Amino acid sequence: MTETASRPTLEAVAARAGVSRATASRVVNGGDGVREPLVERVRQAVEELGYVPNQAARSLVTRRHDAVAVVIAEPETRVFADPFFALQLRGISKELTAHDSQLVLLLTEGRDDHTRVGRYLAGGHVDGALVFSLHLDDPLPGLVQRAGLPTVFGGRPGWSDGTRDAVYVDSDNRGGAGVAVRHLLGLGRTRVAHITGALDQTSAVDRLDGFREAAPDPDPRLIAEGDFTPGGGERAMRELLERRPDLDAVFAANDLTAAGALRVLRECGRRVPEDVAVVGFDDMLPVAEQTDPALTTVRQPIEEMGRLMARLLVGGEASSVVLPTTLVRRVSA
Amino acid sequence: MTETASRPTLEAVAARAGVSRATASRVVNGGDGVREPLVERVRQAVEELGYVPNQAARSLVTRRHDAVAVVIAEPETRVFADPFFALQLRGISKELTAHDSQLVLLLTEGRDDHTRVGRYLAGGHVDGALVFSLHLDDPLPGLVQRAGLPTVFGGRPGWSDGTRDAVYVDSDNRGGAGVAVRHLLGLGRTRVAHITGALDQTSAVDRLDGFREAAPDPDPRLIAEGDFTPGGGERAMRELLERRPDLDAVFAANDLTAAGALRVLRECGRRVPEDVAVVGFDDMLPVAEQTDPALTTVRQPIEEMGRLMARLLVGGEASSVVLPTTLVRRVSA
DNA sequence: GTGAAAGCGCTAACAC
DNA sequence: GTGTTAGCGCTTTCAC
Repeated sequence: MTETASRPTLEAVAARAGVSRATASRVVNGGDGVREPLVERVRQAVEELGYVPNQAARSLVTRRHDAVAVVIAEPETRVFADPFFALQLRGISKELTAHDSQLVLLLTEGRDDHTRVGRYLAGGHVDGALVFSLHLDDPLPGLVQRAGLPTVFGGRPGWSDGTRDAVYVDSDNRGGAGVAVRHLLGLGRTRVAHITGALDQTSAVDRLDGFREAAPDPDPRLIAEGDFTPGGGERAMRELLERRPDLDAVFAANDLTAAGALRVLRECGRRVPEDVAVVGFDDMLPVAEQTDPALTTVRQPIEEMGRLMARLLVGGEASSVVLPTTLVRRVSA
Repeated sequence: MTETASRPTLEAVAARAGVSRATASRVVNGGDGVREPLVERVRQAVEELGYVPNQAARSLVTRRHDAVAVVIAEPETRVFADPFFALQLRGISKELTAHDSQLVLLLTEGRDDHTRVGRYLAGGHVDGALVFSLHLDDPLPGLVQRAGLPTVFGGRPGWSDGTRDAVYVDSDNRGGAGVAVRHLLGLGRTRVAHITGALDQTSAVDRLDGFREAAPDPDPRLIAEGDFTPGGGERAMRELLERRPDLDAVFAANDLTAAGALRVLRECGRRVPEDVAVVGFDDMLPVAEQTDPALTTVRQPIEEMGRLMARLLVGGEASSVVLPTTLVRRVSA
């Protein structure tokens, strides 16, 4: 990378305005307690020189960075394919912007990335971290803890290193799954199947637990493992149809999974919801409304969760939050 | 945000190892020219104290940051809905990782964000910037130029501020469009329509130019404006069918647009490719292979473009690159 | 090879 | 109110 042209310092601004560095600094930082004419002269000097404060120097003394890291423990492909992240990020982004804080997105793809990300977090670039989509045994919680960074997790972290008194924002996955199953029961279905999410994530495990608790038929053949993607939903649906061709309802761990399941059901000539009723989880509009038929799903307030995470972080809150879910009825069940 | 626990300094490491700060610094930075026993002692002290260098202090003197900003001038929603960004980011990410540089993603949603992002870029957090998805009149090029940051653009920037001798990586949009149209002509089609991308982006304009140059029928009613999204593709396709019901081929500005167009064609009972042949642009596998029928499209090497951008930036190259495109035949044309 | 010392650009006491 | 001064934690000459 070619050398960055050396930029004017506060010293230069002060000289040009005929004041001390301290006064120049005061003006740059709001100008309280500086007399108007001086403020004006400094402002002008800043303008003329195109001065921008050097953040490294500033952070060195203030220990603040006005930046928050969002760490997503997924390969880019999944992050960008799943509107879930988009929505959550949008919530975070809005809240941080309101606090004049910069969002810095860090993606970790492989093991090597962890040390790099760890270095970045510990290196004093950000004031805190929002960590998402943890998998079991993820080294990330340990990393941020060692970095000594205030952290809020998106979703209840598993009991890996350093998450004992972690602050997190989650939705009521277990309860939501129960609502979904009971809705299907209320429709008169008795052979309710479940396609799980990636079972190395607590959200998937919690939904599975909620399903088991409410399901009428404990036959393990009614449970197939998915991975929160449409492809995983397709595979799992095929498995289920093979193992229990008599199933009359499916609760999918998320909307993307449900979309995949719907495709397979149609392909196999099963009518939805007449033959098989389907319920998803998330209520991601771009997905749930576009499926054919439109998806009945358990809504979790995704954007709100993101916003809340950011608020807890910048507010220095110390307690986790679990948000309620609601059933959104459309056509599929 | 709660106060970050104060972390050990190089001073502490030096004291514990019984050496000077200078020697400790040398070891931390590779250890050249320090005798083995000392290296070992310092390494151990680092380990025991859990020392991590303070990047702000380091940058202050070295003026390096080992971080590169990726700026995307789109609202999060689009960024995350479009696999195009995902692929490009993956290429960038791989290349930067190889150079031990951290990727910092900055999203700009509204006008206000521009000043915040500008401050971040000018504030000395990163060694360079990769800027994407520029719109005409975008203030971003001006911002990065004023920030004095080495920059590589993704896609040819429009002639707004400060892009005169910009370095960019683009694919041969114009040529690719020509190939698409000539392929359709080769299939015997004579009434070829075009759904454009967002015309405030050069990629869309260039593809439109390529289309015009090669199209057999210059009727303006055969051109409808889209916006690179499936929804835009649907709207444009409806328009086209209404204006020129006799059309027998469509060249869509990207695969997402083509997907929307295909949906409308099916809905209107036109068979693809028998009645209407369709060609897309991008060759994004998750889209092109999933459409029904599978999409014939102009392939651009998206991930490779990302990788190349990163390489040009860290390598300090001064010249732009335009990559060739190729036609990928599937079923739709 | 190793240490002492200067200084990166800035803020925050503390004097005046 | 404004200026003077002392660092923030680090790298990097420059002596030794």
